Amino acid sequence: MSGDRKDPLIHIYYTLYHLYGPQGWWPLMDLEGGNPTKTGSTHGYHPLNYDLPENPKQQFEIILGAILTQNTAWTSAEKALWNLKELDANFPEKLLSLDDNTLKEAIRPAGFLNQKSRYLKNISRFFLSLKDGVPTRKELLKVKGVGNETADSILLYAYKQAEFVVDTYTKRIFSHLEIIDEKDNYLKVKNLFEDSLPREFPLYQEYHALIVEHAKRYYQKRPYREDTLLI
DNA sequence: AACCAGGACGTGA
DNA sequence: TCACGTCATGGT
Repeated sequence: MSGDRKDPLIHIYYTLYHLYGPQGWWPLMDLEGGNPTKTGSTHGYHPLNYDLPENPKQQFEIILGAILTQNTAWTSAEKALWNLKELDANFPEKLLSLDDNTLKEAIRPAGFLNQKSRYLKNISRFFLSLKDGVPTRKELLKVKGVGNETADSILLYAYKQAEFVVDTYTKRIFSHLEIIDEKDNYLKVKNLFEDSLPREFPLYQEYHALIVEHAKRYYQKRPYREDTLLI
């Protein structure tokens, strides 16, 4: 890898991958034999299988999870997902048929139930309108409840599009490493990664998941350790 | 007992 | 464009 010295983003990727291995995102409820070493959920991961999701139902589950986990621990979002599954509302027609109160109670563990219940119905209608097509980023952003990160998460993990996902962990780690500035906006950071990395969706999937794993281990509480990774 | 979680939206500079 | 308040619950 001649680019390692030159490009810290690629080098950090290999460092994280060597540390934690393939992550198997996005977790899916119905998969057997998850990886219990994960800091978050204890199941649903599928390391080295980049064929998932394989059907619209799994795609839709990822989309629901992307909304539910907004500013919320994945373990909480997952409880909401299981509740929806118990209601057989893990597909868009049924979810849209739920009355608002039922939906809100189901997703209560994930918090922000008033707005997220609306967001889930919005994205459900959008999903149904798609038929078999892949949505554009711009289309996704028009759905109320889908911002930059959620749009990229949906494209990257539900539709296998090479869109780099930037979250608070990404900003926290890479500003701490002084590779970006804390004040850099979403698109600036996203473009930095995309300009530095090959546009390959498995790489983007792993990189974002590795960032989350690393941040959960070392970037939760301040002060962050100075010797936690590096470079 | 503050603080944080795999953010987004509305508002007013 | 950008900073700020708001939204809710659960874990540490």
